[in-house]
Amino acid sequence: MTSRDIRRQFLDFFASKAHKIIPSAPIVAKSDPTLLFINSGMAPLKDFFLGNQPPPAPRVADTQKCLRVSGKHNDLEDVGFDGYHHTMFEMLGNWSFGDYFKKDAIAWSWELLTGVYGIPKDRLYVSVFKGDEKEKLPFDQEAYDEWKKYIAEDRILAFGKKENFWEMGDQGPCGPCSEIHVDLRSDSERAQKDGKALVNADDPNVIEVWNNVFMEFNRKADGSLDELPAKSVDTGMGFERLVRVVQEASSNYDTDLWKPLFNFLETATGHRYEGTYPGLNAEWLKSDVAIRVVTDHLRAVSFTIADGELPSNTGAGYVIRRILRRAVRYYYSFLGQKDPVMHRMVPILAEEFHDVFPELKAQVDFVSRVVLEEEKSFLRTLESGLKRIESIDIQNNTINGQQAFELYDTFGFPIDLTRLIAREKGWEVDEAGFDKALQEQKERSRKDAAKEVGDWTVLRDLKQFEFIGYDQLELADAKVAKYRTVMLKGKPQYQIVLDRTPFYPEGGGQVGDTGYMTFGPNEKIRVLDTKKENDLVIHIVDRLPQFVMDRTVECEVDDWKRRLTENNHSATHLLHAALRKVLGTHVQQKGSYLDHGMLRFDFQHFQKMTDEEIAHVERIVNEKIRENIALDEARALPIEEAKEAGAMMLFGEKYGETVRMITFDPGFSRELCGGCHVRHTGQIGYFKITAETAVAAGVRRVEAVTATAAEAYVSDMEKEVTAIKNTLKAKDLAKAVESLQEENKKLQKEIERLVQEQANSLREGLRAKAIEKDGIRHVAAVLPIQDANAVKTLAYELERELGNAVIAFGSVNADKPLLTVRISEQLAKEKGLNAGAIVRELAQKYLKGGGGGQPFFATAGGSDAGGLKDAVEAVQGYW
RNA sequence: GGGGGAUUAGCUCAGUUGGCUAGAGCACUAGCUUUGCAAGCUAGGGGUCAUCGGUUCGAAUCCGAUAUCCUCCA
Repeated sequence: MTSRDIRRQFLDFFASKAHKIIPSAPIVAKSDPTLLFINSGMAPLKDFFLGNQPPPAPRVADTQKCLRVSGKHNDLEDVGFDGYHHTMFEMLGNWSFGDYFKKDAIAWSWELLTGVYGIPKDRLYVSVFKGDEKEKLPFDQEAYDEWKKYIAEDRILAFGKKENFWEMGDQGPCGPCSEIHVDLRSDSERAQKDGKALVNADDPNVIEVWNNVFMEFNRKADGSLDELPAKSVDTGMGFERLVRVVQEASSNYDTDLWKPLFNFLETATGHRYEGTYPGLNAEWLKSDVAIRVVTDHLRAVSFTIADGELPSNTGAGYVIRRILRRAVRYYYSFLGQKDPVMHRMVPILAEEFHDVFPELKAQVDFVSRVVLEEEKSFLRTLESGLKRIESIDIQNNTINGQQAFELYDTFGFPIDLTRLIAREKGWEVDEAGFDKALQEQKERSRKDAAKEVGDWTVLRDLKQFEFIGYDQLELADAKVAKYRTVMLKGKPQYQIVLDRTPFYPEGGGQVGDTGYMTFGPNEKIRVLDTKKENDLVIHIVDRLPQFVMDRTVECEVDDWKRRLTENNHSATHLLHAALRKVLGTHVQQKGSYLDHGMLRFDFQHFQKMTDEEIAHVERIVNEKIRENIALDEARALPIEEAKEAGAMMLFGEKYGETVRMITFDPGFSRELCGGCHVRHTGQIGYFKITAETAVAAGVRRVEAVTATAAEAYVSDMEKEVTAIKNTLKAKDLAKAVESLQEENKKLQKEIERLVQEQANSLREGLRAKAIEKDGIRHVAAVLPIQDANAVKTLAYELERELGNAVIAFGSVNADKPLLTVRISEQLAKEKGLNAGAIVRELAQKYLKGGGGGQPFFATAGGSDAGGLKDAVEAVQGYW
């Protein structure tokens, strides 16, 4: 059975049990501040379990892309060393939201595993919750009784809270769970030792395949448990692991999921994959580890980029970069691969998943390109690190911790490579020192990001929250649902949630609204920002009201700000459409930001836009503004209808069952969008692009302004040009400036030449003035030259002509004296003369200053030009 | 968000405690040599040492701010 069949059958099976099959959510967790990436099947469905939003159907099933590389589940450093850790994996899940419970969940999981997938029953064990006295939770008799119907009682094992009680977080829905384990050992091994003893005992061949969570309690802030009115089921089955079991492979990597990628790497690098593991095989191959690392990481990176997250140096983007670099490190060190190779595997992966996750195939060129650029840039980093290691100052044959950390922290050179190179050179690395420095840095960063989230104080336990800001900017009778205090860097931040609100929460690139909330007769509180957390609208205020929290609240959005923001948002849609017209339909939004002052739009495009293209885009947008197109807003359109209407859908965006569709001219711009827009495009007034730059491989950024900001931009520019025009009195500015520059350069050269000439004319006379004392030719003079460089040149030239000479010049520049002494190098050495010392002494004595230089040339300055003559003449007293 | 680092010729980079007339390689221009190619030789052009301010007799070099990029951590 192929992996494709296995996935298909899971979904078909639950479809036949009246489940709605939903697509995988994007792997990047955009609306959940507690997560960077989706790390489990239930993560994107959190809102349905919490009751913040109604589920699309009471029964749902899906396969969800997951990434475990940060936070609680961090598998990154384990990948490669065993056969079952992955960064990116698929989680198969079936869900009941207050619908079926233990009986059906258990029956179906048994039917699917044994009936559909044909896993031998004598290899299966199940576990149930044995209860917990401290929590006053009983043994899960119900699950036990259900299992009894299918499996021998001695194969039903009971485990405690750690294994068999699942909680989402400190608070919220939770409940006992029941796991299904499979024993994959050989018959002889199984005969030798009972599999029962190996369940939950970290045996690589006796593993959990499926976890069924029965959510029946709600954990409250004080730690107590309430029974939920509607009981739910949350299940998760790791797909790669399931494929291994069904295909009877020795590890997750020995399945058809990895075969094509392995084949490619074997041909490309010449290393054959042997399937060995450190710890398991006495003779294991580093190349095997590397091949697993590279292929695993390729999957993680490719799917995440396809979902819209680009490698960068902060947040989720940085995690992607780190994964990719770990892969490069492994192929560079253990596969002998010095050139980019991963980008060539993206098309293979895209083909394998074209029907499951079509977003990769649809953007295969783009993803490959981004991966290639990242590989190239890291290989460059490696090279410069190698160079740097060569110039390192080695003491006691040891690279000290500080040096190793500097390489890593400042230049991005990985510690394991430092270790490798050190070993080749017979050096040690002070690992303890390195770890200490790393810990210190972590501590610094953590301290900075310290955040204490207080408990919500709930005034009204509401399940429905309403945003009314599309239609009105004021609201007379909102009510506080809950509030809390969050400590950020030692400073309190106050957050309020209302039952209804006109404040738009930051999202879709649009910033959150600001404004006022008025409590009671005269308690007016500033709303600093509005954000969204899972579907809650959170108002960030500068203080909490004192006494009147439970009265009605009057809300007032800063309307001037909002109006300008709406201009920019609608203009962004027009810009997007215009870009697609001018550059082509490959233009895909990759991010946007807009506030009341400006808008920024990132999109997929491979070349710099030409001036003509920019002008063309501006022209189209301004035309559409003048057409004064009325906003066409469909607020709750079924997603299928929006698709049919040709609305632009973005990869990496999570859409609900119904969507809001914004249209400005059906033939021009039609996007799914939750943001705020103008009623008529004419309100935008005027649109002007202010910048076009690159942000990443294949991604360009356009910045623009509208309305009054655009007017101000243009008029500022005009003022500047007028001012320059008036000064230059020229029509063709560019030409005028160019000729000015040229003339300036010419004049400078001319001055240089004249000064040189002046010096030359002095030279003859000076040479004649040279006196000889003790075989040393000596010239001392105060020159009428201002330019220090010319004096220097003259001193050098005179020395060259005379030979065996000491030249001492005084000169004045801007009222400051300059003493220059040049001594023939041979002479300085033989006679022990030191121009630097001479000059310092004389400057102190005669010039009220100081100076220095080399033995053969030195300069000094001071504040008393009157002493120059004496100083110059005193030079001959030194020999 | 918090650290570290970088910014010098068209490109890649040197520039050691502040003072060597700011350099090298590649590229460019001219001439010579070699009549295959590659190249070689000689001469030359090209620098607001990122920007602004400060310390100093003197700053590419030290200090501060800004900008851009790299990098680590959260």
